[in-house]
Amino acid sequence: MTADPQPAALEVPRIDDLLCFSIYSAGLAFNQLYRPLLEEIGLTYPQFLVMVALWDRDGRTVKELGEALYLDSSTLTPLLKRLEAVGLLSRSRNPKDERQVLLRVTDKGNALRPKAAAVACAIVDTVGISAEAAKTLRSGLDGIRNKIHRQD
Amino acid sequence: MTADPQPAALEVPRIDDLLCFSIYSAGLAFNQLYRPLLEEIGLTYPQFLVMVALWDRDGRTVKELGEALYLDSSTLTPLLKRLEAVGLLSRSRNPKDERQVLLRVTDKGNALRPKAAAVACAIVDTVGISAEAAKTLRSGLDGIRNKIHRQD
DNA sequence: TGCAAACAAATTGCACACAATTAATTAAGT
DNA sequence: ACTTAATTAATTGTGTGCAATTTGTTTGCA
Repeated sequence: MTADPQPAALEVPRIDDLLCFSIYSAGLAFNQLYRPLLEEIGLTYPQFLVMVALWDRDGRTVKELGEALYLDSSTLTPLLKRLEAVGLLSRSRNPKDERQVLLRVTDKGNALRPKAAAVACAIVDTVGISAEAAKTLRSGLDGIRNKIHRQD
Repeated sequence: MTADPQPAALEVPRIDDLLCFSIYSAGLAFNQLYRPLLEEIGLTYPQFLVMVALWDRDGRTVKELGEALYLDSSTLTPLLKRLEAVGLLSRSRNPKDERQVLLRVTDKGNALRPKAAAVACAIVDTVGISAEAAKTLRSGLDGIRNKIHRQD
């Protein structure tokens, strides 16, 4: 119960003991799992996340979308231009405030929605985790993410 | 207790209900948290992970490193060349099997180790999660990652 | 009103990730 | 031995992420 007279030299943990690596490699794995399924409906994984966010709430600005996804315009602008180029959404300046760009899902974009739902469903099946376990994981991860972001 | 006569139309979940998004955004957050700290010792976040893996076991091949990090040579080769260019590691063909490239941490690379340990320590402090909670999260995430990879 | 500060997107430059392919080496089968 | 298959890195091309900067618009305040 006494303090170390000679504190152990500061050591780097092993890679498998780093929580950040578990998150990093699980993220890569999800990307790899989604990729072939999303390819069939013409989306990348980040594009899928953008569409999911817009299906939930249409007509957002780039800034609002970025706040939902934790991405900024330098990432979103080119991605959104690609989605516009394939006709899944429209980008137009807000007449009320020309600084903003409003994002609207097109009919073609909405037509993709059930197919995206099927992909999400297939992912859940493959990962094979219970709803409770997923919720527990999510709340732990969201807590970490929020703590990091609150500290700038 | 009867099956839905008209099953609900397949719907896309909200973005915040997707486990994959919690993992995705937590991964981005860690990257953003590490970036300024690692910048001071001249590393990116993936480069840090590579060095951590090599500090644990030196003299690995590119393939072995890739198996540890779940990355392939098309990602690792340019990254390793950058680390070699700044003198943190050496890349040399294995004389016993010229197909392989052996990775060895240089003295300069080993000199970085305590500084990297300090960064890892600072991250743990900022995230402020207990060792138990971190272990629980890790095992859940590693389980998902391993399940995905076992299914190709 | 006029003008600096604030704000929203877009642009630029760099570093991952990854599929697909290529190049070089080794292993294996006849 | 010789040819083919398998293995390991490297290369190519596309799409993110992000810091730093730029462009265009709006707000605030003297």
